[in-house]
Amino acid sequence: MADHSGERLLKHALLERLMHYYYYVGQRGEGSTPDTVASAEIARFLNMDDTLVRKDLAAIGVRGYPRVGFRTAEIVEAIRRVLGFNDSYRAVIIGAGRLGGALASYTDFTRLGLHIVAVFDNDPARYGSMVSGVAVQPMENLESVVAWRAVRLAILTVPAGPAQSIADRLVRAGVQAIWNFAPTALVTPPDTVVRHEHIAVGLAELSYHLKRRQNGPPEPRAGEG
Amino acid sequence: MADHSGERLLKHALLERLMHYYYYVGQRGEGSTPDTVASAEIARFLNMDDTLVRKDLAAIGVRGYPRVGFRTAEIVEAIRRVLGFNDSYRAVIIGAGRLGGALASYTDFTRLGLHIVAVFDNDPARYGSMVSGVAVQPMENLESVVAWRAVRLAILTVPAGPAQSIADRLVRAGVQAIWNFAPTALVTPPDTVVRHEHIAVGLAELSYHLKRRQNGPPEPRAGEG
DNA sequence: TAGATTGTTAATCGATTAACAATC
DNA sequence: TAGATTGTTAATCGATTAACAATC
Repeated sequence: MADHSGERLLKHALLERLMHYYYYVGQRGEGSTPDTVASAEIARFLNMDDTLVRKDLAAIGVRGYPRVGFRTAEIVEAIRRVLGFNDSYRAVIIGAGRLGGALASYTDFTRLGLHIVAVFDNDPARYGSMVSGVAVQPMENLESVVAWRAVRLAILTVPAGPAQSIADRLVRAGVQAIWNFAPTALVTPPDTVVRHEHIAVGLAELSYHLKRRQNGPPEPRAGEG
Repeated sequence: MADHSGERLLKHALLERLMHYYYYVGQRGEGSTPDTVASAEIARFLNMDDTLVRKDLAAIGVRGYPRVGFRTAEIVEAIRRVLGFNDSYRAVIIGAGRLGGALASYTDFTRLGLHIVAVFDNDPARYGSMVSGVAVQPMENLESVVAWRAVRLAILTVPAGPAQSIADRLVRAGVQAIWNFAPTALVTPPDTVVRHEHIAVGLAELSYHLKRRQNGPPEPRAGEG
């Protein structure tokens, strides 16, 4: 596969936009819609400028057709290639609580190349119980499973307290990336990719807007009372 | 409370940074650390420029003390005020599945001003079961609860299919903001605040970095094999 | 005081948008 | 062909950073 490895790192914001294109174009293609889409249509839906859509698609090697638009299949395939959805990764979940269970049963993961091969917990009452087709295992098995199954990603859904020490174990065991849902920052070596999913950040924005609405006449025109 | 309502809308990115300051400063204050903090310390932790920290704090009215730094209590209080954490909002959760349950029991919400007053589901088997101290109710009750308890925020943790029609009901019932965890876009009136929590976006970034690591010599220096 | 740290203006950088030529 | 849409360069805009004066 001629993947020119000299490509430079794509920016976070671009990756995020690509994901939005991916979902819009993918969902749109479900009916009997045309198999091409104009950059302006994507832009309208995502509330952005159409030039940026074209630039982004050009950046990942997708060429459009003047007068026609972009072939949806080419967009989808290019994004899958760039984001790595065509490759397959094994992952484990640490923490068989409600959030861990919810993530374990998120069916989209498989389509995105992610395969949950094990779920761990430190509560013996949970050992052996099935979470989305996988039996919950004790934490002692962590290192051996990571090594034997060449697990590259760990999804951390434990409380803040034990999160750091589990992260240390994961790194030592050879995990390359951690998706951290624990409400605490993790210290890891620079070559470990960590993404901290900070749920309260989303709430902050909603709270801010609710407050504005309550306090003043925030919008230019008053609207209904 | 002299809240000058002419303030202009703060940018999304700023709100996000404020939330990070809030967590860093709040957590830092737990021990017997000094009650002041330098912008450079915050910046170092968050891997950003200290000038930006000072700019951001100035933007929300926090003044530092030359040679001393910023008082942590002032930072925390200002962010709480700006983001609306000192006000109290009632919220409901639609969907008593694993994700709904996980969110219902997220204890930080209370400290951020959010109070879950009801959980709804369309599965009769779940009616009456307790989720974090609240009994699950049938969907029919949605409108009356929203109206009677003046609910302003709804947290949507249902499958993509019913999400839009539930959102329509919520808007008609008077909800002002929707926190959407359903994997689908929602169409709502412009004065309804919607935040779409797109879990797969996080995975996209991790997947991208895992792929890079696998394929090429991505980092400038090779490191250990 | 001297010096550490803030506050603010100016410079830089990067990202977005506008303009328009190229294309089928 | 005429015209719709892409592709790309140039202009604009905004956000970040650098520089340095102000302060206690």
